[in-house]
Amino acid sequence: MRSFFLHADLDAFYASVEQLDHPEYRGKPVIVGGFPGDRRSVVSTASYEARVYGVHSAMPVAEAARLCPEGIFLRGSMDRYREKSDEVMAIFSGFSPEVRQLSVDEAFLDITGTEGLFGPPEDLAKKLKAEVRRRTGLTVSVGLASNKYVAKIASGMSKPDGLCIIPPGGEEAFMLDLPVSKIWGAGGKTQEVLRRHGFKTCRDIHLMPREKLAAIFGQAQGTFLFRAVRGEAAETFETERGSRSMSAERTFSYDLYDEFEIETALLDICQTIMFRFLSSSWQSRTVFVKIRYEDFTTLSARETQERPITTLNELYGRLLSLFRKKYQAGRGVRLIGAGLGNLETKDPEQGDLFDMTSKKEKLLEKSILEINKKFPEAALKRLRSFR
DNA sequence: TCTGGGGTCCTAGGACCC
DNA sequence: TCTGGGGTCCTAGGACCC
Repeated sequence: MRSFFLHADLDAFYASVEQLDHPEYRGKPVIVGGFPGDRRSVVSTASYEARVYGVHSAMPVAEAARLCPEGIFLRGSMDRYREKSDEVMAIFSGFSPEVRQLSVDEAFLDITGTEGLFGPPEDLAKKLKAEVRRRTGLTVSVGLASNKYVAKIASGMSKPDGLCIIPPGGEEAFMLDLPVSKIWGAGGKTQEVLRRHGFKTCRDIHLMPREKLAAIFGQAQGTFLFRAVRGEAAETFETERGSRSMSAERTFSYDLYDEFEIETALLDICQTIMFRFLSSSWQSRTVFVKIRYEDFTTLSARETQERPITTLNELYGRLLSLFRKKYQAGRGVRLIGAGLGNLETKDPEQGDLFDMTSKKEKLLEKSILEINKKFPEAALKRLRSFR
């Protein structure tokens, strides 16, 4: 049977949810990411009305405010977006048993062999779009192709509310005329190298032998580009993900120079991570810390130990010693981050091996963290004074 | 207008073992 | 006598994604 994939991508997702929840925002430029006065905020999503002004994702909010002074600026609410996302994903599940969610606003559906139920892929796509709109009020752009990679690029071709079908066998022809900026997996750095070498369209890359591409871009990236312009799926998009991590970070409005202040922020981050971690079913022996200095140089350190992390105290203790190894006093710190790596499924035997008290301790800690979430200032002070 | 936050994957090199 | 090769685990940094 011939494989067929659908990529579905919600249009201007966060902004659309806001316009749905606030009818007075409809038809107006909505910019989610922060308020104009927020230092160091960037745009997460701009509604199509805002994009007309040149506002786009990843742009500093301050710049967006300059380009679009009449814009409606919002900080956004992830909980609400996740709620809406879940509704949409549930609808997707009605069209295929194989749904692979890529992020909060997009997913791949393997629709191979669904003709009997929904008709040809184009009919299925139309039904899916209509169903999403009817039940959630959101529009979704859809790409259809014989592999995920091309389906993903196709869904971006006719946004918003798009539907783009690449007939089987037409993948390569579809890719050839695209500008290199459309290549999914070639970001800022690669785009710069492409530009320097005079590559403008995928056809320019297509003319190059694989070895030549490898010489310019390195073995892995060269091979990736060689295959991408031929409309071939890269394995990385097919395999299930292995390792996982859980992290949190904070960029400060103003650079911090005081070590105590930075370490307090680190403690705050630890609480955020630990709360999420204790609610999950993961265990981890690896912690990492990340420091970004005023000049944007970023360094990180990680450490794996024998025993899995079980308490906030342990996590903070390990992170603090890593932090102190890396931190250079006197340099302004603009960001501090931390996390747990190599997440593995919990090993029940191991858990019992370490004392029963750890279970009680965990429960106690979880409820404390829950309370702390409600009164962050008081909690931080209290914790700090213990150390 | 300086550049968020939460992730994944890749690479190169070191440590250690056989 | 200073010396091979393969496997595994780990770390730091960087590219990329939404």
